[in-house]
Order: sequence, then C-alpha cells, then structure tokens
Amino acid sequence: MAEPRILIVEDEEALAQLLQYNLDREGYKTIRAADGEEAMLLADEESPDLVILDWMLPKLSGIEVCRRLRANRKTRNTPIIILTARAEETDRIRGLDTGADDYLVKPISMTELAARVRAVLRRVRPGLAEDMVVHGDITLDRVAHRVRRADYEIHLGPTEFRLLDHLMQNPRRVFSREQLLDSVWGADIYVEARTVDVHVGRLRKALMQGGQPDPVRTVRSAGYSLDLES
Amino acid sequence: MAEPRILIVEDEEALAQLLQYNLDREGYKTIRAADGEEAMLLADEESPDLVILDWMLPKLSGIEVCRRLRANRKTRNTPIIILTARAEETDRIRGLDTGADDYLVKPISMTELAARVRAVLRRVRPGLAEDMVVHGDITLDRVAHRVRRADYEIHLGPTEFRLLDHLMQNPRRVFSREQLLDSVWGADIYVEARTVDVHVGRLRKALMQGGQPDPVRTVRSAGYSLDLES
DNA sequence: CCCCGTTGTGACGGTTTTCTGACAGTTTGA
DNA sequence: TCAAACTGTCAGAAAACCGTCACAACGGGG
Repeated sequence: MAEPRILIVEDEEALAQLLQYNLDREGYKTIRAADGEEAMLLADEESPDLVILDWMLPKLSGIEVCRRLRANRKTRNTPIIILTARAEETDRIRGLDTGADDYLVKPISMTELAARVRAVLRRVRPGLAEDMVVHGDITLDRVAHRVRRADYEIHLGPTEFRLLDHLMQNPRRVFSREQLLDSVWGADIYVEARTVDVHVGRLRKALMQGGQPDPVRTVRSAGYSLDLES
Repeated sequence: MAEPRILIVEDEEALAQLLQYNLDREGYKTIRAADGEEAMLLADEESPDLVILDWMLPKLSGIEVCRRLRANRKTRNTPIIILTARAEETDRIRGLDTGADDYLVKPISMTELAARVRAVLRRVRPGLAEDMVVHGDITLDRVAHRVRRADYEIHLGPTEFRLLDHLMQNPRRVFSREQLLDSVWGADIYVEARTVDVHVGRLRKALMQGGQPDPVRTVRSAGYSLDLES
C-alpha cells in the first residue's frame, strides 16, 4: 500500500488509457472512472490519494464533481488536478476556487503531468516522494528498506515497516485505527480494528530496543500518532 | 488565527508594489524581498505562510532560492508560487520538481493570482484555519489531539478534550449545562446535568497546572464560558 | 447576617479502552 | 520441503476514564 493511488476521471477512452499507462509506469496505482457518477462512487470507496478530473464529463460536470468531493468529509482533503480543454481564465479561476489544487490544459504533456502529480502529492503527503524520512532520532530508508534509531539498526516486519512509514509521513498527527487500516493494510482488505493495537505494540517493542523512549503516542478513543518528546 | 503572511520576492519595483497592493487588499500581510539573499534571510526570520518567487533574480536565481528553501528544515513545507516570464515547458517542470507548488506566467492577472494564493493556502493551512484553535495562551490542536498552555503540555481525557474544544469555538460565550450536554456528550445520550460540573472541574485542574489563572468562568445559574482575563 | 439554591470537589464503583502474551494458520526463502 | 518469519485473533490483565453522589463551600437576596 505504499504507492499512491490515483483516480482518473475521464470519458475519452484513448486519453484515459494514455494517462493510466504513463502513471502506472511512474509507480502509481490507477483507478478509472468514465463519468461523474462513477467518479463519486469510486472516490468514496477507494479513497484515492489524488484525483485527476476532466472538466467536461457526461452525467456530472467536472465542477460539480469537484464541489461534491469537497463537500464530502471523507474526500475533503484529497487533492484534485483538473484537465481542461478550454483555457479561459474565468474557468481556471472557477476551478481553483471550487477547491481544485492544480489544472492542466489539453493537449497534455505527460512529462508535465508527472511533475504536477509529484508536486501535489509532495504537498499533501510530505515525504512520500522522498527516499528517506527522518523524525527525531528515527530514520526510515525506503530504498534500502531499513530503519535505524540512534545508532541501533532496527528490524521490522513488512507490516510494521509500512505502519511506521505511514506514521512518519505526518508526525504528531493522530490516525484512527480505521484510517491506519485503510492506508497501511488497504481499503479493500478487512481485518479486525484491534489488530492495529497488536502491530503498534510490536512496533513499539522494536523501536524501544536500547532503552529509547516510546515514540508512539496513544490517544485514547482516537488512535495513535508518532511523536517524540512529550 | 492571524492573517496569512506572504513573502514577495521580486526585483522589479513596479510589479512588487502591484502585488503588495493587491494582496494587502485581499487581507494578507505582505513582506518584500528585492533579491535572493534577502529572500532567504526574511524567509528564515519571518517564516511566512507562502512565498511568491520571481524566477529571475539578482544575486540568487529563483531556482536556487527554491532549492534552498526546500533544504532548510524550517521552510521545507512553506508553499512557493513561482512567477516566470518564460513559458517553456522544461522550465515549468524544473520549477515544480524543485519543490514549487504552483507557477504563474507573466504578465500576471491579479484575479488569477488571488485564486492561486487562496487555493495553495487552503491546501497547506488546514492546520491553522480549522484544525487549530487558539485563545489567549491556550492552544488546541485537533489533528495532533494536543492541548498546550503557555509552554505546558496539557493532557486531557476525551471528554475534557471535546469540552474544551467546544468552549473554544465560541470564547466568552456562556453555555448552559444542557447545551454542553447536547453538543459535547451528544443529543441522544442522557447523563446528569451535574456531570458537567465535574468535568469542568477536571478541565480547570488540568488547565491550571503551573499556576495559570482559571480560564473557565462560572456564570451563576446560567452555565460556563471560556474566558481569560476578567 | 442568615438562608437556600447553586457550585466545587474528593471519593468510588463500574465501564470502556488499551496492552500484551499466546496461539494457530500462512507465507517466505533457502 | 522445511524451518523461520510473519500475520490476525483472542482473552485476560492493566490502565484510563466516566458518571454519580455526598458534603463542603459559596454567594446573593431578604
């Protein structure tokens, strides 16, 4: 579940496939919706990390999809990149004010699209694009798949690794068990919410080798967060 | 929270003043730097919420400023909007990959600039706009689930946390016990009205660690309100 | 100044939430 | 193919929290 999931909302078959092909190659997981209604459905079910949205769509217009995504609590903070054929300024402004994060004018350059996607994702999930994440004395290396803490080499199982990775992307932020299940385990797979506790426990034990303080904070009836100091 | 501060990095006097004038009118506080070195200095000192950066600058080029801002821990997450005269795609990509969040091609439309600024700030600052509440020396962070008062970290149980959260949304306003029960406990669940007293008491005790004055005002036969000073 | 409705607070039993060790099934890699 | 590593679930223990009560303290009107 490490790679970001991107929802592509585009009715033109050819363009959609082009987008999917290129984004797949960049290491993203792509989902496709052919019209506005399907988009809303998938956005809710899959909770993607980014939505690429055509401005002209059958059934629901892009602007409407945009507005609804912003209105829905679950998708409120999901970034949106708009694809538009019309380059008029008024349209562009309207898009940004509806809550879109960026837009691209057709015809689209794939290199530029990739750059925009990286920029937007970096903003929303800082550390995602980077190979290393550091928080306090904890270092996580995505490439080497290694974790160190203050001169200790820490061995983590796959799940604990992804869990720590996710927590480190937004340090100090509290994630509910459900959120963690969604983003660490995956939105589709079902496991007991209590399972998170167990893995947090294992993560703690691993990270506390050598008498280091507990880096995970439990927030009663809310979830967990990565947080050194106290 | 106070109005967002914007650092404008632009060597052309005329354009700089135009930008300042318009952004001031939109309710932002603006700071001005005339070259790259001054920009780095001010960015570090003032830690603005957003940087508007000309691509062509004396002393330090825009791309260099951009890179350095991203390298500095303090300014790493500060959003950057780039102003460029050249519209070549390669340049645009380079800007975004260096860590810029958006760019505008000169000549600049002020309406569009305002829209971009709004869009970028909304993305980056949900933390200050709605996820954090401040009243006097008390700070409540909904995302990190933390409460601080004048350098003291305050631990609150779930109920006290929600209670304080609610009181802070309308400081100085008096809430009756029934209102508090409705909005903090929930309209459906029934508990004794006096229970509010107990939790207010616990909240007070927690908030007064370190000899701080009592921030909760009791209004006889009416209710409670959050109110520093008196 | 006294009375009485109102509020503050320590104590306490009960409940909810979290922690943790154990365990059985599954995957992985040599 | 087999052992080691990993995973999810569960149940009991521990911890944190909750609501209620009893009584003390308070404060304003009479």
